[in-house]
Amino acid sequence: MSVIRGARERARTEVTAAIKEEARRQLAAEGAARLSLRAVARELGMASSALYRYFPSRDDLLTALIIDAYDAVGAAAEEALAATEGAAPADRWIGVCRALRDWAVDHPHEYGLVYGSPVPGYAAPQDTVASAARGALSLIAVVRDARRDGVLGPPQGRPLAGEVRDDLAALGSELVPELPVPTVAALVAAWAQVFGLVSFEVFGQFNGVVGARGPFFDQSAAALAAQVGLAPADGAAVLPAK
Amino acid sequence: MSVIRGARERARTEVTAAIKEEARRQLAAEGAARLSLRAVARELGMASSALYRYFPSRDDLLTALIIDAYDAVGAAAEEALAATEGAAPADRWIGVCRALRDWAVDHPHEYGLVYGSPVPGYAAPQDTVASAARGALSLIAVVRDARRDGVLGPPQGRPLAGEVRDDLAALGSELVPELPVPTVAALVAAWAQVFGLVSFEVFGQFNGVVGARGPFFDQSAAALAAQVGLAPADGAAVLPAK
DNA sequence: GGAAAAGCAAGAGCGGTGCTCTCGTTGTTG
DNA sequence: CAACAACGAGAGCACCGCTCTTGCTTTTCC
Repeated sequence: MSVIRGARERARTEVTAAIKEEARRQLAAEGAARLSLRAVARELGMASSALYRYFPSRDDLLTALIIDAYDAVGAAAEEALAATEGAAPADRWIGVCRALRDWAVDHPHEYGLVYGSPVPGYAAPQDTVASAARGALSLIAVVRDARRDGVLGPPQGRPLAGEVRDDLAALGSELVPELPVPTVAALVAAWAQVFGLVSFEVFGQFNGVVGARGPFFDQSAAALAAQVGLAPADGAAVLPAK
Repeated sequence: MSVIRGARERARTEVTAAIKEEARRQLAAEGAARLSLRAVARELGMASSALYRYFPSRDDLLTALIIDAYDAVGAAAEEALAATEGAAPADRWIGVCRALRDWAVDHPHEYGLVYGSPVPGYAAPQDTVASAARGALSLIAVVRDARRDGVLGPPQGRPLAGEVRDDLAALGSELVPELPVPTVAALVAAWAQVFGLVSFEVFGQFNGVVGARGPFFDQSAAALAAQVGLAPADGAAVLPAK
């Protein structure tokens, strides 16, 4: 499977990687809108037409970058998840949120590619979904571990309306059957809300509004943790910075 | 000021409006990335070069559309604000959130233009800010009215960290001095979180995850209302749909 | 009123883009 | 070794944003 058979196959994977690397460089520098196939080919010293042997269209290149970005942000979240193993659930939640946010701040254009407005004609539905789920799964894991350890409280908020309850019961039963339905609802909402906070920061909506972005994000993430039923550690007065 | 003086001036405003109208049509149909000056000019039966008399560049046209979109979403929010005058604060909050969300669902590409990844080279900083604030101001107004009527409770969440407190105290004192600082903090966070929910729905992140989007949004908006200190109406068991 | 000035539309053109097609070349395989 | 498939490069198409020049019309000023 992973054995590289001939020189041709080896070259192909190398060139493909080089193209993605250069494209990611341009994406980070100029944004998705300014990413140009010809410029990538030029930088790599090859004819632009040759590039189509590797990616059939610009959108396919972008899709590859989208998948990579999803994987990168997912990996950052998973790393934070592993690093906080054994810590208080609320702190783990904040840690994973922090990892998502820090990655987004460090890679604004790649973040915009995946969590901003979808650039191509609503392309790439299926290929990306597995990678896209990784970030969310880390948040879920925090809650699931808390439940396993018996430290998961009830989520805040009013009782669920019937339609919402049925809908999320179906989702929960196939994804996290051990979690109560209201927790699933709060979790999905918190998931979206975390990225609302991140997007506003990365996309500049907080310009001139919020100055201390990092502490503010931690504060909000802590509130979201409480909302899904992760009680804050009673000892600590305030969550430790950084 | 608003008197149209000559035929020339009148023609100019009409042509400008026609350009924006056609551009908005293409934006809604194809998205910002596919919006083409030449196509707009073609559709209007004029030379593409003539269009530059009205908008010095494509980015300027986009900026104009951005301002219009901000105004449209702001108007929708203000309308909901006015329509719920006198209702319970939590219901007003939900109503305004609903208006924002409904507008976004109805105008996904325009929504993406303003709340998605910033398309041009981070352009349009100052011109847009007044229009951009309108949506947020409606949310603020709900809370301010609740405070005025003495029905504003304390926000949920832990005490604010010092840095966040100082930061938002400065913001609050110049914007809504009558609100307590923790309320301002919760409000700003809720503001971003509302758009997180909307963005996930509009940008397709909820595909295959949440089915009953409308009720789910209402449920989440209600939780956010509680978070900023707007107690739900005790009488109603569940918020009335639509 | 008539001349000067300013605004406007249209065309040609420049450099850039995504993408296709063709044509030699080269590595792979029966 | 020969047939074949993959590959790189070049030319070219249609489109793009944008500029410049050329005439024409409206406004402005003496």
